[in-house]
Amino acid sequence: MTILVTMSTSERPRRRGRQAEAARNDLRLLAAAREVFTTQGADAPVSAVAERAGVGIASLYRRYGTKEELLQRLTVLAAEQYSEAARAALAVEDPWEGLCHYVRECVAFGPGSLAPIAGTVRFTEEMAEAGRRSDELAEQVVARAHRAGVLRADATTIDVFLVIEQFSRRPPVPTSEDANARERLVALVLDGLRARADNADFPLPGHAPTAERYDELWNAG
Amino acid sequence: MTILVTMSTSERPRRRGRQAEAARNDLRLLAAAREVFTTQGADAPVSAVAERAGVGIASLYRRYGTKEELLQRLTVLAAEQYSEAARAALAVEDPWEGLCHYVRECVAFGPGSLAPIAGTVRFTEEMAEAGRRSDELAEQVVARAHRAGVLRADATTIDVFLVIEQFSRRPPVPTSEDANARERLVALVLDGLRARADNADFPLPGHAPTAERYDELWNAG
DNA sequence: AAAATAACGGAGTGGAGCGCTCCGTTAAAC
DNA sequence: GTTTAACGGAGCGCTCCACTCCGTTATTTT
Repeated sequence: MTILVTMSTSERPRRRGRQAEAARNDLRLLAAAREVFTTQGADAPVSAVAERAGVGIASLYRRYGTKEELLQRLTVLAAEQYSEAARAALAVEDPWEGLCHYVRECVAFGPGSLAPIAGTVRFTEEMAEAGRRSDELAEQVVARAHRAGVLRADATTIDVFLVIEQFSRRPPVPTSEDANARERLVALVLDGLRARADNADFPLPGHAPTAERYDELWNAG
Repeated sequence: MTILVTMSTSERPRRRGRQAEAARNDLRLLAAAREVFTTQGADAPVSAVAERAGVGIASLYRRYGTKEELLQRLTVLAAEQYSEAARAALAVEDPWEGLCHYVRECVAFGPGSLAPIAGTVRFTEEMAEAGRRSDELAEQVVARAHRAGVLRADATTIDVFLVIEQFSRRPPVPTSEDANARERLVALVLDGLRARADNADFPLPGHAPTAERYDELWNAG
């Protein structure tokens, strides 16, 4: 949201009339696309996006030549928003509070549910770059918490990613209670993530997850 | 799995030839359906189930007049398996270990991913009954842990359900690392669920979730 | 005010996918 | 050899979706 507005105002040197309508539609389209695809999944019909935006289908296709293009744009915006959340987290004085904010914000934003596009959309260089930037910032958030000794030592950055990914998966039919439920569950895992004296007695099972998973997810089918 | 085999052997008084093949197909069909629908979602094509079972589509439709019927049957079996997990949990001496086993087993079984059928399938009396039985047993598992003081006091049975439901949501494209990742994450929330001295300092946010959510999920759209 | 331009909406098109049926085939039972 | 029972899968009809085409509407230009 913040990002969308920021970007557009920066490159809108005062338009009027039809051009103003076009500029407005750009924003409404992007916002609608984010909402539709994150709640209904990436195979939601394009028509739903246009409808949600209060815009004709043609107006959508005038901007994005194809559904894939729109999805690619959305993932880049999502990565940038993750980056923004990480920056905000680093601005929080307390390392633990910062990490909590990061996780909560990413989960609330919830575009991890775009993951279903993994196989269906080509991975552009722009997406890769945005992803790298975002990963780097997240790494800083986690590393700082580790240094401060507030995050359990056997939890890695990728564990944090997995938490966010898992909680970004939304129910197919959203209910009014979902947000509350999600909050409680996230609080639960954050509590589990906190460094404690007895951590060594209950170590995380299995082996630390690797980043290769994501290659497998995006590149192969 | 266990249940499937149990049920069938009990009502198979020695058949031979074609009848034996038919009986075998019954099992393979059910197993295949479970696998396909829990991994690919409830809108996976029926043909995929038949193919997975190594059986013609007609053989499937000879047993279940409709896809909906098959899904209804599957949810009943799932509920029974949840019940079985609860019974096993109660058989474990230690209340905390019992609860952990229950959660882990339900998550590993993972038919919570059948939830997408919520809107699309009529809720039969058989399903309701199986659900009630399952809920009751789960309640016992949680209550015992509460009585023993090993489960944080502000976590309810429905919180536990929500955990299971959330972790039953699987990635669209399963990777080889998923099982390991899930294990770690579940360990994390179980750690958060454990009763601790400082629980009062970090209470679960929001209000305790209610069962009404499920009505909303299954009855309304 | 008329012509040109630019953005708009949405009906329509082509094609893919899916639930389910129909029928020719195969193998056991008699 | 005939009947019976279970089988497999091609194909039908339908829905749904990405995308296009074109008539309309609003703004800008002359």
